[in-house]
Amino acid sequence: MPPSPRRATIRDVAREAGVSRGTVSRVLNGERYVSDQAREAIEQAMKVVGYVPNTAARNLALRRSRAVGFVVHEPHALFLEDPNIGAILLGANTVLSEADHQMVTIVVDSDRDNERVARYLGGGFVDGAVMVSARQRDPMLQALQAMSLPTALVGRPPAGVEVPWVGIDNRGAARAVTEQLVRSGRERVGIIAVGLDRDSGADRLQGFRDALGPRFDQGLVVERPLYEYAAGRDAMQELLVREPALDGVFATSDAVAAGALEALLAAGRSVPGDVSLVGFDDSTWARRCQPALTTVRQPARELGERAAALVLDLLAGKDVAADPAGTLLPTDVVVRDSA
Amino acid sequence: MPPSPRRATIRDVAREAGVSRGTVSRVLNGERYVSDQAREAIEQAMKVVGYVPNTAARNLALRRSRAVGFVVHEPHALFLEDPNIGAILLGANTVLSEADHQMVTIVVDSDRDNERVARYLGGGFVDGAVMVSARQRDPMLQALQAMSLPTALVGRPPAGVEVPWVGIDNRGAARAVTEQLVRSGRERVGIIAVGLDRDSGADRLQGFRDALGPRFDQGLVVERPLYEYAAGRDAMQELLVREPALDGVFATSDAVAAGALEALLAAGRSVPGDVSLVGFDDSTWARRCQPALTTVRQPARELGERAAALVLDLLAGKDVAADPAGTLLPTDVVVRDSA
DNA sequence: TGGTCGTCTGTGACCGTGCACAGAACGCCG
DNA sequence: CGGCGTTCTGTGCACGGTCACAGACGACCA
Repeated sequence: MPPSPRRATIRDVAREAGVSRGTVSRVLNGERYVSDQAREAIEQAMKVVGYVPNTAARNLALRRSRAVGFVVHEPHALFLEDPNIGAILLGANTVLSEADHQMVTIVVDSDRDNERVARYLGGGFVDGAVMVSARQRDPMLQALQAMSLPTALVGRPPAGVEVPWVGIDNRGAARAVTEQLVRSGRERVGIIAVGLDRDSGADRLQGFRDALGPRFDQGLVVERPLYEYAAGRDAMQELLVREPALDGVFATSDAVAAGALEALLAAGRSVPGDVSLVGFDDSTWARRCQPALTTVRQPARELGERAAALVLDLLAGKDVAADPAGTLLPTDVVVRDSA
Repeated sequence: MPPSPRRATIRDVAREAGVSRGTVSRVLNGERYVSDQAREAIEQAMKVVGYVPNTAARNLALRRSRAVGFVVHEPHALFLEDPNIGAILLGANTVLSEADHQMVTIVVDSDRDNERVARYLGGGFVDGAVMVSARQRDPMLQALQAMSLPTALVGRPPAGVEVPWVGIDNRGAARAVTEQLVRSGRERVGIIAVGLDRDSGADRLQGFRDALGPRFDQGLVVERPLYEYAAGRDAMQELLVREPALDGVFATSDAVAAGALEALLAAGRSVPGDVSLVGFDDSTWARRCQPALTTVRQPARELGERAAALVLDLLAGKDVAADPAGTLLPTDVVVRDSA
C-alpha cells in the first residue's frame, strides 16, 4: 500500500489548538485536570485536522488491543451448517461491542492454520479469546494456555485444563428428551450419537443411557463423527437394519434428526406413528421438518454472551473462578409433533 | 489487564544471539545480506527466548496491519438465515488467510453501530475492507470512501460510487429461471419480490419482467422487505387471494420459496402439479424442500474469494479498474422437482 | 598499493500514543 | 509575605518494531 496520505496525529491537534501533546492525550482519555478552555480548543482542533486516533500506536503504548478473538475450531462446511455457532457468535459480538471491544473471528479448519492463528493471537492483536467447540487435547487450546491469553470456552474444557467456561447440561438435557420418548410408551429406542470426540457428544450419549436404564441396548447405538444431515440419513438406515422393530430414536442434533426423518419416511415408517424421533438444538431444522421435531432448546446466543462476558471479566482483572464445574445454562425440551 | 509478564522483544533476541537489532529485523523480514552464521544464531535465539513478533509495533512502524475488514450490513437475524453470507465469508477468509492477512468480521446491525465501526476501520486496524450487501446510499460505504480505505464490494454499488466489485447477473439469472416456468407452459405467473432496496432485489424483478414480456402483470407482484421464510408464506397467501388461478411463482430466494411452498401446500395446491415454483440461491433449503426446489445456483464462495482478491490487489498497488460493470460470475439454473 | 564493489552489520531516528515527573499558576491561610 | 495544596500544563521516555545510513571487511583488479 502506498503509505497513505499521512493522517493527522496528536501533535497536529496540539499545534492547531496551541497546547501540548500531553494535554491532548488527557482530553482523549477523559482525564481530570484539563481547563475548559483547553478542552474546547482541542475538540475544535480535532475536527479541523480530521483527527482519528491511531489504534496501533495506542495498542503499543498500552500493551492491549481492545479486541477479542472468537476462535472456532470447526471444518468450514460445518461452520456453515451449524446453527448454534452463528448464534453464539452473535451473542459474543453483541456483548463485546457494547464494551467497546472488537471481535475478530478466526476459523481454524486445517491443522495448517494452527501456526498462523497462534502467531496472530500471540501477536498482541487480541487481549483475549472466546473458544468454541474445543476438542480433547486441542492444540489450539494448548497454545492459548501456553501464552496465557485470557480465554473462556463455550463447552466444557478437556480434563485437566483450568479455564472458565459456560455450557449446558448436555447429559441432563439428553436424559430429559429421551424420557419424552419413554413416557410416550416407546420400548425399543436407539440413538444416533454424533461427535463423541467432544464433551457434548459423549455427555448426550450418557444422558440417553441414564434415561433408559436397564432398557439401554448397546446394539442400538450408531456413531457418526460429524453433525451432518447425510450422517443422520445413513445412520438411520443402519439402525433400521439392526432393529426393524425400532420405535424410538434420539438423534443428537436436529440436522442429524432431519436426515434420520428422511430415511424413516423413505423406509415407509410414519413419524410419530411407527417411530418417535427427537433431536437436539432447536435449530431451524426442527420447525421446518414435517412433522416438526421435538427437541432441546439450547440458549446458544446467551452462551456467546456469557462467554464474552467472562473474557471481559478476566481482562478487567476480576477474580473469575475457573470453576471446574463451569456455568451451566438451562435448557428446555420443546415438544412438537415428532414425539 | 495486568500488563502481562512482558514478552521477549527483538532486543532480547539480539542480545541472546550476540548481534544487533537490525540484523534480527532483517532475518524476520527475509532480507538479503545476512550471513548464514548470524541467521542460525538468531533463529536459535528466537526459540530460546520464545520470541513472538509484536504486531502492534510492526503496524505502527509500517503503517499497515495485514488485516482486512469483512463488513456485513445486515440485521443480526438475517445474518444467521442467509446462507450466502456464510459462504462469502468463508471464501474471503480463505483467500486472505493464504495471503497471510487476517479477516475481521464486522456486523453492522443498528445505525448506532455506524460510528463505532467507522472509528475502528479508520483507526489503522485494517488495511482494507470487503463489504457485503451495501444499500443504496449506505452510510457505511460512504464512510469507507471518505477515508479512502481500499474497498471491494460483493454486489453492485450504488450509482455514482466508483469501487471495484464482483457480483452475479441477477437480472439474467432471474430471467433464465423464470423462463423455466414459462417453458413448462405456465400462464399466470407471479413473483414474490424481496429486498427491492438492493440492486439484487430490483434486478431480479426486472429479469422476471424480461422473461414474461407482455404476459407480465403488475398485479401479480408481491413485495416484501426481508428475505425471510415467514415473508414467503405470507406473500404466497396474498398472491393466492389476488389470483386463485395462479400456476407459477418465482420467489427471489430459497428461504422465501420454502415459505411459499408451505403456504401452497396448506392451500391444497400441489407442487409442481397445480403450481410451479422456483427459487434463488441454491441454498440448503432448495435440496431439503419436498419437492426439491428448482433454483439458481449462485457461486457465493467464489464471490467472497474474488472480492478478497480485489482488495489484496488494491493493497499491492495493482491498477484495479473500478470498472462500473464490475465482474460478473456465472450462475446456473438448477432444475429439480418444483418446476 | 590503492580503489572499487559487493556483502554484511550496527546505530540512530522515527512511527503515534500514554504516562510519570517536574514545575507553573493560583488561591488560601497563618 | 512565605509556605502549602490544588489545578493545570509541558517534556522526556517508553512501547517494539522498521528503515536509512554509515561503515567494516574481504575480494578483486588495475
